[in-house]
Amino acid sequence: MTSADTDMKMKILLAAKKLFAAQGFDGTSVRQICEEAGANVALVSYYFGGKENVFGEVFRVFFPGRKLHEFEPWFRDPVTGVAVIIREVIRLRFQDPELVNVIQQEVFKHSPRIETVREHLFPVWRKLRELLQQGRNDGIFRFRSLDNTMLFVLGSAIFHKNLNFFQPIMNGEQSEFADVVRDTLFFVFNGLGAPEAARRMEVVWNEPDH
Amino acid sequence: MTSADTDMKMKILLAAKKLFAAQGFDGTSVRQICEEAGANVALVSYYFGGKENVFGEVFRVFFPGRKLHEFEPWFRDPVTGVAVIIREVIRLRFQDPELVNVIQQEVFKHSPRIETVREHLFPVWRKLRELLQQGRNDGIFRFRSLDNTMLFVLGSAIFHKNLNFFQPIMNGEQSEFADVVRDTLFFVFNGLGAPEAARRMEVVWNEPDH
DNA sequence: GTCTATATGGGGATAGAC
DNA sequence: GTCTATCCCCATATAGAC
Repeated sequence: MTSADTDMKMKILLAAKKLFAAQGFDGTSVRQICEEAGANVALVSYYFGGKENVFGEVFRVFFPGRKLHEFEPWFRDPVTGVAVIIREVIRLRFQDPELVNVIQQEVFKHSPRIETVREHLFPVWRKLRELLQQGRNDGIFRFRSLDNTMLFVLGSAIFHKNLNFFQPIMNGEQSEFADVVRDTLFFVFNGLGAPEAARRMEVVWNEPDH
Repeated sequence: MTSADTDMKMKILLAAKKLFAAQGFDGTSVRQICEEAGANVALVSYYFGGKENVFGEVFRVFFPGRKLHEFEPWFRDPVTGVAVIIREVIRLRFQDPELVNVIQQEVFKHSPRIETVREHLFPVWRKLRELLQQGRNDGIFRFRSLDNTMLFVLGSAIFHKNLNFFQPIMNGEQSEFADVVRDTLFFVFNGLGAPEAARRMEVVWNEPDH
């Protein structure tokens, strides 16, 4: 793998991610991607073997998935575990809002790409589900439906205000990463009927990183 | 407007809504829509003057927008107001999950359709924003960022488990409309730091309709 | 590894017959 | 109001020159 090879491949992937985020997979043409990347049209086939494979490769390269097991120690406690997952989701939102946009669009469609997205997201959602259930068993969280509650937590964590759509209705108040994490944890833990956990978070997350 | 006219127009709109929901606007061809509707390809141009206009018409016909002012009396109280908006969003999710899917997909894109979607949704979001702010001023809700909090509420209300995507990770436990409303109000009002309101909801929404 | 040229198909839209 | 036939464009993908 030469440097030029990697460079051009990467440029195409970055261009694809950007355009998929803005226009969707079907709304983006290979020609557009290559123009954005400064590459020749034929290179998509040469490097990836087609547009569909570019999509998969975008996830393989940019989705920070392997990290999940690294957080295993934090998952012993439901409150800490849920907090870590939420924080990491928000981190991704800040680090790569485009990728989050791509995910969001595919989640609502019945497309062949859905499996690629599932492979990357399900380990995280499954863990979140586990933690919620465990927290309920432990008497820390209070809710009726596990399914619904998972969606609430998910929905609270994943909507981001970088969204072009909401611009005209927003204040424009700029939120730092740490602020958003704190706001989200406050909302979610209170939502889960665990106000003590919500209060605890205000202190815990004043550390620099995890 | 003859009966045949209306019939075929409606069939096309229903087919378009269904397919836009499943495959997105760009992923759906006029030919597909017409096949699904049992109509001839030329009829899309004849009735609507093009695919883009079909999209706009889907919203004009199916989005239950005019009702907003009917709820004005309930908007005097922030808690009741927020509850009503959430309930109506969930009602739409149950009555027309396809339309909600179409909305979701467009929200994340930069498309010319975005304006159509905004026109229909913004009055509701603006009202929600107002109510949250008022509730905070009244000392009922507790949160730092209005922008973020609006997204939390929105995110909690709008994700639905009919989503094909989440099927494999869900229990399959069937939730009734009233159950989902109750669960959501519980989560959201607790999230807003108003546990008394959350408790109040458990009683209030045992009425049949509003 | 990169380019041009081209093959092949499907897209949206419409003219004009019925 | 509905259909067939067709136009023209743009999509993806690749063969083959460099």
